[in-house]
Amino acid sequence: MNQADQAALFALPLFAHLPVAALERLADGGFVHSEPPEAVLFLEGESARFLHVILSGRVSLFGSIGDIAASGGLPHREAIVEIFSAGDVIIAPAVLLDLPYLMSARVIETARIAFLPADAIRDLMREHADFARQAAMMLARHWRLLARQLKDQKLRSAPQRLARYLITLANGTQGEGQGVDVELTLDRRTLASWLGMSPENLSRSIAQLAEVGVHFRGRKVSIASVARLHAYCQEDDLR
Amino acid sequence: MNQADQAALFALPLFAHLPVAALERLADGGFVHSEPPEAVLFLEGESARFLHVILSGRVSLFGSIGDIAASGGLPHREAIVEIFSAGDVIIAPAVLLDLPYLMSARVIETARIAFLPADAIRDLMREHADFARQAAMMLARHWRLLARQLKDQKLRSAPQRLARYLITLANGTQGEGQGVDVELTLDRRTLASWLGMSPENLSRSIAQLAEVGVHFRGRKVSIASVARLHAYCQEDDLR
DNA sequence: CGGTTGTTTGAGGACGTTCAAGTACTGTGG
DNA sequence: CCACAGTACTTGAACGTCCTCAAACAACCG
Repeated sequence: MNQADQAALFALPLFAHLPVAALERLADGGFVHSEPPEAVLFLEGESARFLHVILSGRVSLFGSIGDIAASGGLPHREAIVEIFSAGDVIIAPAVLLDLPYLMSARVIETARIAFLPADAIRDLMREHADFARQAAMMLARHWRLLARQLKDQKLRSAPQRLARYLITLANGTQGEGQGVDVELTLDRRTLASWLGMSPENLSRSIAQLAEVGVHFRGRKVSIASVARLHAYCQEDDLR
Repeated sequence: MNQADQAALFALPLFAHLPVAALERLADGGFVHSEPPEAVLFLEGESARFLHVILSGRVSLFGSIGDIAASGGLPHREAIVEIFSAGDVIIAPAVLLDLPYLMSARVIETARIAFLPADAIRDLMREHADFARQAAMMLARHWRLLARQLKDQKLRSAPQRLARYLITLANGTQGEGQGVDVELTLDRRTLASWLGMSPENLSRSIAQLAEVGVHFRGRKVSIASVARLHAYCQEDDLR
């Protein structure tokens, strides 16, 4: 593990307050690897051998149904459950609980990833209170990500879910009450899967949002009024 | 807070290893209250003033859309996201992060609930390493609950989701490879909402499952073969 | 330029919801 | 014990949403 990678890794809140000795041990046990798009980090059902930390790039977490490997039979389908990027840790729960992964992970944008041995992480939990605290905070944040998504999934329509996604994008921008321009960072297939709809239906949802003043030109999206979007999807405005 | 309540509360893994002094302080600051069905513990958007611990009974976590209070306008809808019962802690994330609730909570079966002040809990996180560890483990388990549900929601049909629910019920029973009888502990409305479908559609899903050897008589369900259910919903068998 | 891939559009169908009516189950008071 | 009301659940029909399949475009790359 080189200097730059170590520095990036240990600057994360999760590791920031650990004593140097612990960090060195972690760096020795782990390694960093660059992974191209489509690379699969692990498949659901596998046991969690590493904690994966994304130093750059993006990784999708997806569930699948049917036969994962080719072969014949059932019509393999998959759905993206979450997308993580630089600074995020992928599926700490499986590592902490020492249980098999519930989902698979695939790189969607060339990623530099730190592989930290699972047992070293569990040791850290035991030995360093601050690590445990940071882990709890991180898990709490991740829980909220899923909770919000589940709520959307259960009670909002496809165009409304798209609108919600745009709102979160717009929140990142310097918000003025009125119009905002944002840029999609995902291709449509991926976005559709994440939002829980087919690519075709995403297209139609995009068309639909023209009615509330949202216009797509390639990856650029111009939102006439974020407030209007809020109203459209009955947004509760909770971060 | 009486003796019995304290004993039950502090027997939970989350509190089990705390020093007596800390427990006493917690007991002093908090209180226990019995809540009837339909009682609302909190609404989404409110700030998290207490950590709620269920000593008995059951509580549903639900998201809502439209106008919560009556008034006119949009057609208020809600969906149950998770159901917690004795021994569970409700929405630790909002408490730990000191952020508003993303969802509301409502008692579905008369519940005895401990209200522990949020700031006392955050103090515990800071001061007691073991509490932080246990909290992290609990959050990890809760994350997996939501992750599994989200996956189901995105890629399984209504009858398949019902089948998955029956499988988890059957897991609780002494499993033999073959037939199992389980008992529903929820009324259909509630179950339907949790599974993300209308009550009518739950009825039809129930009818559908007869084809794979599942028969409902009131709250009793007889499952001819759990293996058959697994195959039906393309279950991956991950706990 | 042709091939490849990604996105859009259209038609048809499956799944799920809604609304309305019917049936079963519960408890209550006569 | 039965009639009754009230509730919960089921059933049916119509509708809407979303998916699938197929084809048409568009954009990109050799």
